[in-house]
Amino acid sequence: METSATILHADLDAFYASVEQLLDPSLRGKPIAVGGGVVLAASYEARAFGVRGGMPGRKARELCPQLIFVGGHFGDYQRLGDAAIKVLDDFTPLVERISIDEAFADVAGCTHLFGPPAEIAAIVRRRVRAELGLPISIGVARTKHLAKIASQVAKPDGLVVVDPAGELAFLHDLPVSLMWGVGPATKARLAEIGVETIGQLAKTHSGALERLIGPAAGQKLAALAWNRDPRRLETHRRAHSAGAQSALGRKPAVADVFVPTLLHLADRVASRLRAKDRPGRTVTVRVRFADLRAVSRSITLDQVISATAMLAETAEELVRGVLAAHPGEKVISLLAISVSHLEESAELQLELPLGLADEKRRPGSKRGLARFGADRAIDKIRQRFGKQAVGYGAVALEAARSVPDEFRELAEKEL
DNA sequence: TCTGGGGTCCTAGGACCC
DNA sequence: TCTGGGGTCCTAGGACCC
Repeated sequence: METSATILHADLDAFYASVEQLLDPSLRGKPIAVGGGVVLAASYEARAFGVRGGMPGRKARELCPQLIFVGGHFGDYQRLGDAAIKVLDDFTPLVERISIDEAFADVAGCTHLFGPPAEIAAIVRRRVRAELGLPISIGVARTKHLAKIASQVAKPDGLVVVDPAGELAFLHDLPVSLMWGVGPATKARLAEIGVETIGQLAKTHSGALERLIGPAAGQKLAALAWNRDPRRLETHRRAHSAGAQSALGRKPAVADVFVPTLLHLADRVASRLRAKDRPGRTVTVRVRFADLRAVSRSITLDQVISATAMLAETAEELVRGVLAAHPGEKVISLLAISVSHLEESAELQLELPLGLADEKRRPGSKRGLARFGADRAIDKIRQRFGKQAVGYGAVALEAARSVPDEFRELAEKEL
């Protein structure tokens, strides 16, 4: 077990909002929200009014009438997020990126070059501010969990170092909601038995805890409350599933609506799977009704798929099954497709067997291979001329109305 | 009068096998 | 006729994270 605090958790503050304030100085010091229908990020000035990410735009405006809605510089989000992570890369190769604006780094192996972890963290913060113009908070501790909590405590624009001798003293006064894995539901359950701080959680009988929130979560939280976090940094994480979804507002639950939408979603998912040679076996769809209740259906196939038409048809059958099981639901508000059980990255030869696999599912038909060829042709055109060069007709128009693809891509994980 | 979009992990029951 | 147990896979749903 390490005895010194060498793990950094670096987290850019109010990232999208900070980028917008960087690009347009007239926005600095003002309450701004990135997004429109939904708040994707709020500046600290806006948060002072109670505006939060994920909040409907209308509610945000009610809370803060002078709120300024901005956004859309997706390329800059990606560029600046990458640049911030690169600063960490200058110190150590042990960097685990969590999202566009957040990463862990273990500096145990480079303190002889750059000084103690706290000093490295201070340099990183100075460089990100000087070179990129962005505020970033950093937590330094002996474990990932504690480093992450420390960075949350450090916000905005701060640095918190947790000395190994003072870990539990630091941890136990904090609210349980700061812990990894405690969301609204768990927080409410813990409150039922009077547990509001991490210290109270640590002293809760393990049996009672496991009965309350389940064995896995109970054991995990108990361990974290005593700062026993066995997780190592994972520098090369790959996704285990790939999906796409689209909110529809309120649309009638008819084929004219769900068929073209599913084709568009299947196209997004399948082209990613093909690009990384990671076809998958399990297809899951989600249908959300007017009252926001969601139902899912999945099927695990004998063969992997990555062909757009095949995925679209499979999803269509699943959605028809959902609607048949809920004949009272006449309105849908969201459709989603996800593919899991992904194959490990395959060799080049996969190209032909993949087409043959399609053919195998539909004996006596040439559609499998023909469609496989069409997918490849579309992939190549997009590679050369951009994603918008070729699409699925009317569906492309419909897609333009929802969240821009550039924003979706910011959230995609490496397949 | 629009509640987004990308993921991970856990649970519980049933099917099936040994 | 009833009595037993363990493991794996699949499916549906829920909670959580960024």
